[in-house]
Amino acid sequence: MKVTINDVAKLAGVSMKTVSRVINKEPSVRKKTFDVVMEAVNELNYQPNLAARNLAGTSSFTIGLVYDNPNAYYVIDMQNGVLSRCKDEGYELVIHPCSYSEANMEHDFKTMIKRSRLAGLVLTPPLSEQSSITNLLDELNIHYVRVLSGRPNEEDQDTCIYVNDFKAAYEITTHLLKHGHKNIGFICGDKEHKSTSERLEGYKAALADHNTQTNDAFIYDGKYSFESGVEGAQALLADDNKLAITAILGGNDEMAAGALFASRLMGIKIPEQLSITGFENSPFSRQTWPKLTTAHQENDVISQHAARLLFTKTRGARNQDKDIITSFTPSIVVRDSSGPKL
Amino acid sequence: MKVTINDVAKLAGVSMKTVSRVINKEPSVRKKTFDVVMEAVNELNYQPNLAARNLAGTSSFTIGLVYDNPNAYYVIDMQNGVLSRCKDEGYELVIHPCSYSEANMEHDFKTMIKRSRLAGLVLTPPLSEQSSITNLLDELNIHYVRVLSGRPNEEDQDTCIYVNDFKAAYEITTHLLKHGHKNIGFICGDKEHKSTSERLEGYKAALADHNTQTNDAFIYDGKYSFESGVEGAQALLADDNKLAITAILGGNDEMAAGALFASRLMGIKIPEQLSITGFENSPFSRQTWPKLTTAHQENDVISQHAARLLFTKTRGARNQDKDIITSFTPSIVVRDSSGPKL
DNA sequence: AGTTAAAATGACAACGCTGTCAATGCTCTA
DNA sequence: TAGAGCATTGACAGCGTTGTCATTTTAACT
Repeated sequence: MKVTINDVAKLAGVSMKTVSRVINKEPSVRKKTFDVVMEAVNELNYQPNLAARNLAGTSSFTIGLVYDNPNAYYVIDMQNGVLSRCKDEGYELVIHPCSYSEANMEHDFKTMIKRSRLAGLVLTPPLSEQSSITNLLDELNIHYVRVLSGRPNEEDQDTCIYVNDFKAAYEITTHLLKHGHKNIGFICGDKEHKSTSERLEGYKAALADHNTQTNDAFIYDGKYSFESGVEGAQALLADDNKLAITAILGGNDEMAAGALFASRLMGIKIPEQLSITGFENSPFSRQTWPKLTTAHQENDVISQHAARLLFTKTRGARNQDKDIITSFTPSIVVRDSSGPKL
Repeated sequence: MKVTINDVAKLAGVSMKTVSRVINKEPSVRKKTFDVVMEAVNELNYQPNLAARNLAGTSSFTIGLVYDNPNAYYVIDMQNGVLSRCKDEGYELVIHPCSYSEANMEHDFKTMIKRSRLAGLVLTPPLSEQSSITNLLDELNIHYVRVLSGRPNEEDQDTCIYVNDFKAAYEITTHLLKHGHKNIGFICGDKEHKSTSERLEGYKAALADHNTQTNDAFIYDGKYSFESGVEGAQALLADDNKLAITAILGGNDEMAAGALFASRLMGIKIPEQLSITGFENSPFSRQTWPKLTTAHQENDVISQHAARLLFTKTRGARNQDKDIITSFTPSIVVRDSSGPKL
């Protein structure tokens, strides 16, 4: 029933160690030997035992995914991407949700790492932005790859995957400007998130490049939540507000949906009286009425590349993977919540 | 740096094996010895190595979570529940998303099981309803716990966690009936899902108990998707339809949101002209306008109990867990999308 | 106190693989 | 064709636990 490396070795007529070399794709194995072994592997349908590999080897076949993000769609996408690579490469994935506020996070972290010696970690925002965490990992000498909001070509080229929120926000703002909107509101996400400042700067840069004044009264500090989107729109559109805003950029889809909700309460017609845009293209940007114009982030692809980048590090120089993309720019998806200024 | 069972043994002045007994909570260890060992464990902050335990032991410390469900909120909740128990009990979780249509699912499954000898599996709907899967697992002699839509006290009392959708649908329908609605539409989910028939039967039972006629024309076959909710509402409310429907039960929140969307397109006011209810209480039932009346399923708690049930099986008789709840009934949450018939 | 059974503990192999290092096979040169 | 030198392969120990079984300690009796 249970097939071990020994069974394969016997069938192939080689030593255990040679089989090990084959399944680990080590160089110095003669082509012919390789084929013989692979044939035996297939015939017996052999699957190397992960626990044994983790125990015996110097580097393990387990990586971790760490997140602190209330957005289920985001987490699932990231997870699926990493998972699919793990499956392909024979790795195991340990999921570690945590909240940064947890006082015992560091301890938690160490425990996880001790329990299953990890080959590395994929860090997603906002945790990936926390230097206390990366310091801790550096100290523990653990490989990691960070998915970050930001523009490429900064420091750690080979430890980071960048999502160019700046550019995406620039483009979505430009989209609005081209439709004749001048007074464009912006509902920010959490101040602590890098994506918030990147998106805000992209918005400001677009305004500047189109000779449009930035007005601080157009900017509302939200929290990436539906409720803060509601409040943001109410604040920006308040009666006694002479701002004459004709478009609102939501920092993410959830806040844009909140803004939509608030507009409805105020009897404002979308997109005739007000254009609203989101960010992220999560499923519910298609489930609002009207459907949201937004910026599409391909999170599953992003996280796949993050996993690949991590694997190249843990495997050292043997089997390099050269086609890794380390910079992504969300692309604009125009739907029904935005339109020309009337 | 790395603390092993030997270090603990040395510090505590006992043998390796005794430490093993203590961390596995085996009986026959003297109280005094137990304390001494635990002290050493704490002092050294010892964490047993999972790979070694999995390799050496007859039963492993890894369980799997299998799902085939496009609903991110559901999956995350289930996952978090299982994860939190795993953390408490020192288990590791392997996530296995799959789609039932995948031809090679069986092979996939076997591969996963070979790679990391699993102590057991938590199956979530709709996979948990597939007898081909449970048969496969029985064959492979793998423990599993199923989360199922259904009424308690059926067969496998100790392998299943039931979610009483029947009762919840009965109650939500009753809620509508008490508000004077007679012509109540129902948008079903996927026919293949057990939850669909359970909810439908609950709806029918409530109607019957309130002397209200069931009309097949009130029932629309949807797909648990937003789009099918849109189509369902359009069909049920079509102009040439003399049904005079004043309320619609969505089979889940997503379809209810779709129905809401369709109503808006048709210029129907909610809840004045039409009451709409959902099912599941996912976050976006709070993010529609108006907010959805729905049935709240505590998925994280449900999955925690599923994990606990699984652990009692894998651990055999030693450390039984007696407070496991195996039957849950979603509770009605009344919000703004439902109201009295005018 | 002496015997016996039961409870508590320990010694050691084994789990399935990888790392190390030694042994063998092969190619190329002179 | 011998020898050097590199490419390929193999023998064996060891990773950190748990299972088995032997041994010691304790408790419970005469």
